[in-house]
Order: sequence, then C-alpha cells, then structure tokens
Amino acid sequence: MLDIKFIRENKEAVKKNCELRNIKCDVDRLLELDEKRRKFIAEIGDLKEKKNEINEKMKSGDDKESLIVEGKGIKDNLDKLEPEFEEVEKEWKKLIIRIPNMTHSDSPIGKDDSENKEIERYGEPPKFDFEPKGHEELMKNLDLIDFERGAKVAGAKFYFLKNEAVLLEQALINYALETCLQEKFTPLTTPDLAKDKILLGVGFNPRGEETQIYSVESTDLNLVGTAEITMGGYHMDEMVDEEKLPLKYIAFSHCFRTEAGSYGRHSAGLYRVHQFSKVEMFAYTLPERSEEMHTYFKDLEVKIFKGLGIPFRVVDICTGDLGGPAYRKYDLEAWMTSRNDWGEVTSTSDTTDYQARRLNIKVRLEDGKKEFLHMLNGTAIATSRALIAIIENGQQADGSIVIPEVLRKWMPGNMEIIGRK
RNA sequence: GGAAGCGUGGCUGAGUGGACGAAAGCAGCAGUUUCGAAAACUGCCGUGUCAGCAAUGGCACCGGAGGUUCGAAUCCUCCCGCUUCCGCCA
Repeated sequence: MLDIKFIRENKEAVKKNCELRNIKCDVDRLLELDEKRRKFIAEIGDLKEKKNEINEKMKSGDDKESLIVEGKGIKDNLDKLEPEFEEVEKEWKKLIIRIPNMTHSDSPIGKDDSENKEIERYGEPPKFDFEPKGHEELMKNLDLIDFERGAKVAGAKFYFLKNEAVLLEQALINYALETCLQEKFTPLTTPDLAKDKILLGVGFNPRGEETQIYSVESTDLNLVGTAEITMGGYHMDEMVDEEKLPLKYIAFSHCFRTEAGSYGRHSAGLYRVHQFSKVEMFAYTLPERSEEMHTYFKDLEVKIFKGLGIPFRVVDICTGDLGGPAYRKYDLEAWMTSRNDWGEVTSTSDTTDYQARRLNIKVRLEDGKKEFLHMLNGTAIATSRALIAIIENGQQADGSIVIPEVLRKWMPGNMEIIGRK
C-alpha cells in the first residue's frame, strides 16, 4: 500500500506508474473518495467533541435532564453519519489497496515479460550430440516421478517424486540452506497455512476471482503460495530496533498454487504444478539499505545456481510484469531444453515499505524516530524448477543424469549420476 | 475437546463506570556533571488520523468485533491469542 498523502501529492506520477505497470486503478475516484472521507472524519470528529463536552458537564451534575436529551440527539446524528462514512471508507480501502508500489527508475519499461531485460548471463544453452529429452520423459524413464498416481490422489498437476528424485530434492534444500547459513541467515520452517489478513498484508488477494491461492473452506486460512507470506507476517504489528536490522531469514515451506488460467503450452511436466517445495530468503532492512540487500539477494541466487553448474541468466523485470508490491524485481532464468528457452527458477523483489505499511512493521531508529522498514524476498531454491534445470542440462545420451557436484554429499554413496549401473 | 485464569504504551506493570491516553519502573532522547565515560540529578518521551506553513488543536485507540450507557480500559455477547490443569494424540 502506498501512503495516501503521497498519492494526494503525486497524483500524476501515481497514475503514470499504474499505467506503466499495466494495472488498472481509478486514482481519480480514490482521491474523490478521499475528500469525502476527510469531510466525514471532520464532521464526526466535531460531533464527538460536543459529545465529550456534554460528558464533561455531566460530572458536575447541573441540569442533567437537558444534557441527556442533547447527548441523545448527538448520538442519533452519529448513528446516521457513521454508516455512510463506513461505506466511503470501505470503497476507499478497496481502491487504495490496488495501487501498486512505485517503480525503481532503472526498471525497464515494457508491457509484459517479453520486455524484461537480460542483465547477466552465466553459461550458454548446452549443445547435445544427441537428441535431448525433456525432464518429464527423462524422469519417467528413470522412475523418478509419477504424475498419473499424483492425479489419481490429488488431481492434475500433482505428482509423486520417487527414488533418487526425492533425495535430489532434499539435497537441493540442504544445499540452499547451507549456502544461506554461511551468510548468517536465521533458518525457519514456517506454517504452510496463513490467515487472510496476512495474505492481504503481503499483497496477495485470497478468495478473489483468478486467485492463485487455495483457501480452506469455512476458515480464514489459506495454503501459502510462498514462505514470503509467512515470513512477511512474522513481524506484523511489531516495532524493531534499528540495531537489530537487517533481519535475514531463510525458510523452508511447501508452496501451493491454483495456477488458475495458466494451463498453457509451457505447463508440461514439473514447470507449473500445484505444489512444490521452496527455500526462501527474506529480509527486513532500513529503508536506505534495501537496494543494497536486493543486489545481495540477487548475487546469492547467482552463487547458488552457478554452484549447480546450470546455464542461466538474470533478468531485470519490466514495469508491466512487476505485480503489485515490488519496487524492483530480478528473476533468474535457467536454460530448459523442454522449453527450448530460459525458464524462471528464482525471483527476488524489493517491496520497499509497501508491505510494511500494510503489515504495520516499523523500525525504531537510534534517535528515537520511527518509520516503516523495508522488506525483501528472494528464492534460494524452488525445488521443482531447479530439478527441471538439473535434469535437462545434466542428461546424457543414455538417458542418465549427472548430479551437480555440490549436491553429491547429500546423496547416498556420493552418487554422481542417476540411472547408470 | 473440557475447566480455570489472563491479554493495558518499545518492555515490565497499576488501574473494575465519569478524576485515565492511562500510575510506577525499565529502556530511549536532551541536558547538568566529567578530559571522556559510568553513576547521580533535571527535563522530555505512545500510536494513528484529520485540520494547519507552523505552533497547536480535534478525534480514535487498553487483543479484535459488536452491545449496554448521557458516559466504557472497567459491565455484557461473540471471536482471536496466551498460560495452567484434565482428556486425546504424532
């Protein structure tokens, strides 16, 4: 959420920003409601002031009868005004919550992901001297995955990992955790469910049309789409001392996504599934330090994927592809033979104070002043997509798969290759 | 799941219908003292929102939502959370 004062004072810039981000917001209507809202606040405030004056006089006890009559009159007035005010306030909230974060001046301008800008590249798409296969076929041949039974038990786009794939997933989790622990992150495992309130604060919209979130019926709980949600909620309504910042967390969680409206061409295999596991980085920083932290997250992701020996690139997400909370976002995209293209494997966002304002998380500075702090998130490893990249890039002519060296210490017998006797 | 108790500012903790936005202590900030620091002493010190250039003023906020009342931190209802005991269970 943006500060309403900021919106008032920067109306045109906010409108322009919505346009660039390809998000439809009625800024004019919001400001119109804002004026109404302030009028109500003034009017109701005046009435309550009178009410309080009457209460004050009641203490001394003169002429109570007429004071009570007067007081009741004010109450009737308030009873009429307050519902009207609430209606305005409700619509006002609905609109302001939709206004996206402002955008870093270096973010590329563009309408969708085709205009994201490659800023770094590590390795090149591999050239095979045989016809490479996609991960789905490779995994089925090696009995590493079972989509059919996944569908039988939980529906399409669910799966069982099997045999070495299970171990490989755990190895990836361990690898990501280990790398971040060396960087002094505090490890967490988080709830896999969270309340509506938390989702909204972090910037997700549960229970709306086209939501990506599974909600649990007759509760206010949702399956988390990412541990960003639970880690953002972790410090909700808290005040953090400056000396404690930055807070860096690394969390394991399962992630659940409905993938509504995205059953497309690129949804084959593990690329778009309803459930996967993820190790996620999260940070709370001083406002002036978030940009630095964002670069650090990006560089850590680079380090993790370099370690896996997979060709990948870093893209700077363009305005139209940014989503609501992000001020700036970088994705890592690994080469995937099944797509014959780069495919997103990680994402890191600087949300500045956008989430902190909604979640009410502040820093108390050394001079005693308070302000909203900044919040950032970044994928260390999303296991499903990392598996795709490892399997497709590590495939051999005989259909076996070479395991990245950094993962072998977690595989039984320091296994180097899957599928070769 | 059953029973009891509790939820007050950054923290600890008083407050059971009008004196309370809230005692006291801690922490924090400014100052006196000091070569500097510590200690001591003095002063300041909750958040949000609305109006205002500002000084300042109004309103709201004592876990959340409703209600009773002229008036609620205080009484009532529901919800959430925590603690203890019992039950159950991985």
